[in-house]
Amino acid sequence: MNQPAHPLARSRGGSRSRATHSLAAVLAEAVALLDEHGAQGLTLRALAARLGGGAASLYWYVSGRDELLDLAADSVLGGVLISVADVRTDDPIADLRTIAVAMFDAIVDRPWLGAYAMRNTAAQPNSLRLYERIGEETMRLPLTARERFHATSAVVGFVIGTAADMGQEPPAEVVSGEVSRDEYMARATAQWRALDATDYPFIHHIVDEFAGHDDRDQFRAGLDLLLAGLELRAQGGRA
Amino acid sequence: MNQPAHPLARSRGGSRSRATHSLAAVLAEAVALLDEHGAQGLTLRALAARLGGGAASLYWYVSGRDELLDLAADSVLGGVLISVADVRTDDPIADLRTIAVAMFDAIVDRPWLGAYAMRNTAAQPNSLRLYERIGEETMRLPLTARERFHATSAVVGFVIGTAADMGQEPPAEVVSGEVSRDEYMARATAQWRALDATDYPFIHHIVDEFAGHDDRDQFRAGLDLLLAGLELRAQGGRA
DNA sequence: ACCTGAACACCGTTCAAGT
DNA sequence: ACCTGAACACCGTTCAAGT
Repeated sequence: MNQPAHPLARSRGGSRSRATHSLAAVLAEAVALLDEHGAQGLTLRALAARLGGGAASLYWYVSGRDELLDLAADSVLGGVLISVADVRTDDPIADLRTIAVAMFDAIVDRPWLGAYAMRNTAAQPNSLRLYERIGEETMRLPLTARERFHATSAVVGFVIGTAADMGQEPPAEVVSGEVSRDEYMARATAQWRALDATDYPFIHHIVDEFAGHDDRDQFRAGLDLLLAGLELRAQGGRA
Repeated sequence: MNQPAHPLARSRGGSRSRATHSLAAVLAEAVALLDEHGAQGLTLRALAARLGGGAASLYWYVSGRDELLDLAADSVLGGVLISVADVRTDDPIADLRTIAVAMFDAIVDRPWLGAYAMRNTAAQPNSLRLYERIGEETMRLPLTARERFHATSAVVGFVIGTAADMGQEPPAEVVSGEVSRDEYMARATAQWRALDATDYPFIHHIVDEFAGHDDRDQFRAGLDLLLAGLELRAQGGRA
């Protein structure tokens, strides 16, 4: 997020000098690697190779692979935080929706993120700030502290959970490129259609919706239910 | 779930004979190992040792570690399915709540489950049946097929996401037992209290709620918001 | 202060061979 | 049909040593 951060700074001598990194460079390269090859593609050796150094040097910046994933996830959420900095209408529910959608968009294309986003606020400063940011929106609603705590956690849980579920690290064949995403979906749909209609009435009832569905629409529909419930609660309604 | 399944069937000769398993025994032992030592504690060698055989023999039952996790997760969800078999009042919303709570309870004490539950219905028959089961409840509500599809996915996403988030594979110190769960929570709370109140008004607003909160209550509160939104929709309301 | 190379103690997976 | 032992190609992490 700052610092010049040019990895592989070779001195001009021609003789190969020591590589030099920075935390920001390490995280940027880690995110790139994660986006390209998924969580299991991020090995310390592969990352070090991209940075032009040895794997052991990474331990200067992070305590291990786990912290690396935590910080990589947090750096992405830092981007979300910036992107929603100016969101502030006079409708807190609408703002909650905007922020949640921004989070969803960041996570859904990064299957690896689901497992590491917002999981360790002590080590993830941007996650903490994002949680605070969402919570502040609830402070504009006439709720008790407890209700605000619950509402904020519910929104965060729904976003992370749904995005992680949808962006699921797909089966190995898809990752390796043997089978395209579309093909994979078509195959799943065919399998659903082949199920016995007496045993699986619901699956048959919605299989066409499933076949033509868009993850983003589906997420928004669920989010709208949650926010409708929250709004009702803020108006003093009970279910 | 069936089959005699006694691993380590030594012949009485005294000479060590070949081990013999069954898929059910493999999965039961895998779940036990996962519950005791988390996802990273499940190694094929450790599992084989518990079963009294070699790691290579596991490949007769599963295609690899990934499928093993998928099937272990699915076997737990099979238990949930059985436990909710008789749930059927005349209020579908109440039944949805009951089923969701049962799922939550099964997942929250098994941090490893979050990442594998319901992720691959093609390979997870019980997950598919549970999805069907939840969907059938929505068929008792006056909604369109699309709304039912969205509602079902929202409930599942919320349950899995929230449970995974809460039951998070905790930091290494906690797994290893160096730090107790209570101590860990107390530390996190203290960190929150130490934050600048001007920068983090929401955190300060809810820190007491956080300190005394119960995960199950928090889940139910969020679920109630979601279901309240769904009920409103079923009554023809819009947010 | 920051980086390296080599070593250590593991992994999942494969395979020819056994029973 | 089902299990084994040994090997292969990796891992994350540590550490003494370098600059």
